[in-house]
Amino acid sequence: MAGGNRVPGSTVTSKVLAIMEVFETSRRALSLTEIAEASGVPLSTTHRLVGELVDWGMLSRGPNGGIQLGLRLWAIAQNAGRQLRDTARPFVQDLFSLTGETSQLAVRDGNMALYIDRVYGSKRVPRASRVGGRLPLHATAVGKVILAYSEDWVTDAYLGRPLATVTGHTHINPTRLRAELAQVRERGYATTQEEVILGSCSIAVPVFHTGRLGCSIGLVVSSSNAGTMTRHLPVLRGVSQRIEAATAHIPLETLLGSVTGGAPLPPIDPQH
Amino acid sequence: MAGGNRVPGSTVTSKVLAIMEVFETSRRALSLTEIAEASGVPLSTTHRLVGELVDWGMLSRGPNGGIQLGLRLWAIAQNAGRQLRDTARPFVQDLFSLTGETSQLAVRDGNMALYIDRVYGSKRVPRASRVGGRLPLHATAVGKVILAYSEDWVTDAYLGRPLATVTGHTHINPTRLRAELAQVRERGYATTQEEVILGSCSIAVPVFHTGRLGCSIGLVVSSSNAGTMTRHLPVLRGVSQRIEAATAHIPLETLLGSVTGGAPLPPIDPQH
DNA sequence: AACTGTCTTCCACTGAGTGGGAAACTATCC
DNA sequence: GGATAGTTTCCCACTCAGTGGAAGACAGTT
Repeated sequence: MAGGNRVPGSTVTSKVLAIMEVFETSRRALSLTEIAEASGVPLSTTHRLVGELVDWGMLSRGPNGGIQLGLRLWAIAQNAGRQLRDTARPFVQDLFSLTGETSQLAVRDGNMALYIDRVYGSKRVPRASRVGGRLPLHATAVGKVILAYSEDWVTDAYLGRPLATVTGHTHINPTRLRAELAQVRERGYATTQEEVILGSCSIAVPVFHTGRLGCSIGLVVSSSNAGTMTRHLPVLRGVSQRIEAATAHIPLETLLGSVTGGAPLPPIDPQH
Repeated sequence: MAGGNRVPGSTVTSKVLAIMEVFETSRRALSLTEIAEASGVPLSTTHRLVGELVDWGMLSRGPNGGIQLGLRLWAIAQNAGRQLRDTARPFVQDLFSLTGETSQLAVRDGNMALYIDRVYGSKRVPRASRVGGRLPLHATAVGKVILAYSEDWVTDAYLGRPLATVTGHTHINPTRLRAELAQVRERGYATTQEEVILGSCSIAVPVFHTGRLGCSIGLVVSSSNAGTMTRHLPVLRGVSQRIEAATAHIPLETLLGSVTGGAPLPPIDPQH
């Protein structure tokens, strides 16, 4: 009975990682039961594994017994993709200093835009993205840039699937999007108007690397300033070129620790 | 013979984590053999576990087969200690904007200062610390602030052990350090002069939380400007108060995902 | 072709991992 | 207080996932 109906292929490692992955989406501290449920790992096993993770500082218990990600894990993970972040950081910082607007840098991770860095001040702008967070490619300016300059098969595959509606303003018609992407390539920049969150618009330009798209940098501005957004284009382009120059000598994969560079599909789903 | 002399207490989890932990210190991509050696996990086991970690995106293989931390791990780990980082970030940014100097925020992690955030421009200042990195408490300004305002038993325990020399300028005499800490408490700020790396000095002030020390913010300036460092004190204190106000309503443990708050000792050593 | 270092595959053995069940804690409500 | 519900923790016999030495494949280099 004990250990009876174990799903084959369910390794200890997969359970540990499934537990860690639960925290990818959840913001607050979780209870043991919640983790067990969300990860699909039986409660008693969760209990033991979580205990071990806590011992290592990968997870930590809050004052009320709630379980969170530990700082040890954070510290270790800071080394992932460090090259690109460290190299680009001063330039993203410059972008912010020069424009005063929330500045961000994103790469493609599967069929999402993954936000690698972000510089912002105390000014209150509705924020949808966050460092380490992902948003659909077609709903964001950085994402549209990434789509526009990706290899055809990536774009085709992406537009082939149903596109999520984030706000009422999100463009989800594949044909119109395709035209929009052509325009992006022509103009050299992409914009969105409240397609991710109401009250915010964004503009982005590509950053190339060895002839191909490397990443994308952009600004988020309050909708009230959307009209004059394009005045930041020279700065955006200037900063983009600086980043291109600074990263040129580093192989792309080394820069990032290779993102899910291949097919625009989500990585293997461990459960079921 | 197979699986014969297995060290009791060596769980799969511990092996997985040991492998991940190898990347805490190493900057470049590692080979399988290197990982096996550094983690103490047998090569063939390392091979399998690394394979699984790569499948999950926690590790990733570079162009030359080198193994690095994966962005998936990074993205997940961004949720650790997010509360404090997100809350304090705009203020650290302000600190940088107002002073133009590298601004940083650190907390105590065991007997090290753990750098939580850092804002800097393109100006070249010799950099020792990095986000996610640790430095000895007694060698840095933020660290001295942390030591000065910690509970007595923490400070006593810390000064009881031999203190590492980082540069020739590092103060390592316990008695003199104790006097220095008293002065820090009196003045309300700490400074270092090339104690971590030649060419850089730093100044830091405490950020309190519910009457106790929460974290510390500071500036790194080029040694040539060390003399006028104290002119930044009003800004430092102002920003500190802002952070105090912004974080006051959040319990400390929730803020960070509780650092190794207890004894100033390194967490349990898994090997041996 | 012989050498060196690294990666990958194989496979028989076995104890680490397993997870249902039950007990031990908390709350919270009547 | 004691009944109820949601947690977390502990227990333990069973067994298959994990193990790791050894050998094979795959580079580079001399």
